[in-house]
Amino acid sequence: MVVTPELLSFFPLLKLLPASSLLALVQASTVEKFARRAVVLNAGQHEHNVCFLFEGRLQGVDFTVDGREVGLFFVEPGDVCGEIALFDRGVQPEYIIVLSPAVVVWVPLENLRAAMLECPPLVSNLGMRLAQRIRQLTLQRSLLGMPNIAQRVCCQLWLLVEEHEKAHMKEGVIKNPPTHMEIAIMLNLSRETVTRVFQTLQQQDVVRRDGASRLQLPSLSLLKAYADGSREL
Amino acid sequence: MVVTPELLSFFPLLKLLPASSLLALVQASTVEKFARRAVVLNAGQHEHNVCFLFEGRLQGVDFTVDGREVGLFFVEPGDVCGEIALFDRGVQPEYIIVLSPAVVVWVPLENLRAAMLECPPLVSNLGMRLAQRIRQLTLQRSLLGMPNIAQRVCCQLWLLVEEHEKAHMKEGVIKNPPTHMEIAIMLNLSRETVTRVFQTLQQQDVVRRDGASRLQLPSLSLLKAYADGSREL
DNA sequence: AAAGGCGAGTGACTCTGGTCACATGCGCCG
DNA sequence: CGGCGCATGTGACCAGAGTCACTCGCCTTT
Repeated sequence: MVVTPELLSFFPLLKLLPASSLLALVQASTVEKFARRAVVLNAGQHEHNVCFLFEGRLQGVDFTVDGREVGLFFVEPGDVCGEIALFDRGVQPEYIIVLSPAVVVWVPLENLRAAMLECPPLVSNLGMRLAQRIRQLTLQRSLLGMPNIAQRVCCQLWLLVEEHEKAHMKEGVIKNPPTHMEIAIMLNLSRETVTRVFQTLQQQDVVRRDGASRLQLPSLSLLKAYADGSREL
Repeated sequence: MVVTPELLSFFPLLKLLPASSLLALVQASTVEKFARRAVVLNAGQHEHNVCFLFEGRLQGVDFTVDGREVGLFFVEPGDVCGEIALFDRGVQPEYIIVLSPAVVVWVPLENLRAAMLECPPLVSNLGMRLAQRIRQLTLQRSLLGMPNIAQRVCCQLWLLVEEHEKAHMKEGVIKNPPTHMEIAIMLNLSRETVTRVFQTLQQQDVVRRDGASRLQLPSLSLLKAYADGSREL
């Protein structure tokens, strides 16, 4: 696949750029495909490209000194990662790995940085992204403080529900739900513990499996009650 | 106390501003004193001021849904907090509370935002701050993944050592060390557990108390070994 | 069809870290 | 100087989560 202006315009962030800057980036950008489990960005490295996800699904993870995996966030098509270095040219804070086979567009860091400095809306948008990321990290951190395990899992599930579904509080659905293992590493739990919580939730009909790629949530209000602790498993 | 240009120039961030902008901010800014345990910024609120710490010590904390406290980071004199809203006018992500009696300079959010938009170096510096914050949050998160408790405490201590002291790896010192309770909430532990780890560390002469405001670390290399898991307690 | 990998489900055992309930020590302030 | 508040120190107890060692079912690959 070859990089075209249309391809770059797929990304909301790059749409903010004037046509001339966009064209300049097209020249320098490349496309790459990744298989499941591949490493897209390396923690601790000075990456020379910003990663735009076109297709597939990525995850930000970290590893503790003793080799244990720590889940941080998911990346969906249209999202960016590795953009932090645009601000401080620092090292990549976490690993980005592939959950489902991915197509990535690489835009060289320095080119994008140059374009950004001449495009205030882009700076502003990226600033908002970082701000959002900090909020998300803070929230995730507060999840880990919860002593009740089941509550932790329910909160995480609640976070995965689309905003507009939360509004009317009836049933919801999580597309491409994370595996038990993936939830476990995000919540500092063992995979078995997550499985056991899911078993209980299924008995209460709070969650229902619907093939591998969908998780039904028949009663959002019940899920919410477990999540905020007003009800216990 | 009254706000003067000299006072604002105490803060590295504001020193980047041209004199004219600084003068405009002086008019709008105020000073406030806070007692220990006071709440300076409220999570979830749209704060109308950015907080510059002149004196004392603050901490960013969050609370889980069940009321448990979660420690996030410390704020030292010269630092800023509540600056995230400059980028997206969003709500404050965490509470900022007072650890030791503090003097705070309030700069109205919108005034600073206006000044920032006309001063690229300030945008750049703030962007670097956010980036740094994300790195710090990610690192802190990875600490929580460690199954070995003592290691977690040692890593946290290691993070509190000054960079230049880490370099020669001899003895180090932590000024104004956090209390056991404060360490506990940062690491998702109980206060008693932290005390017990400290007891063991003191027996090994890895840490030594030196009054309330100093913590001696006679052997940084040993601390490092415990922190990276190459040695176990 | 066989084989292999992977996600999920389950039981038994272990043991760590939270909780509770104290004691101690220190500094501050009226 | 006495008393209070706060940080620290310590032991006993035990619930709850991790670990291990499986099985089962569903895919993709050979």
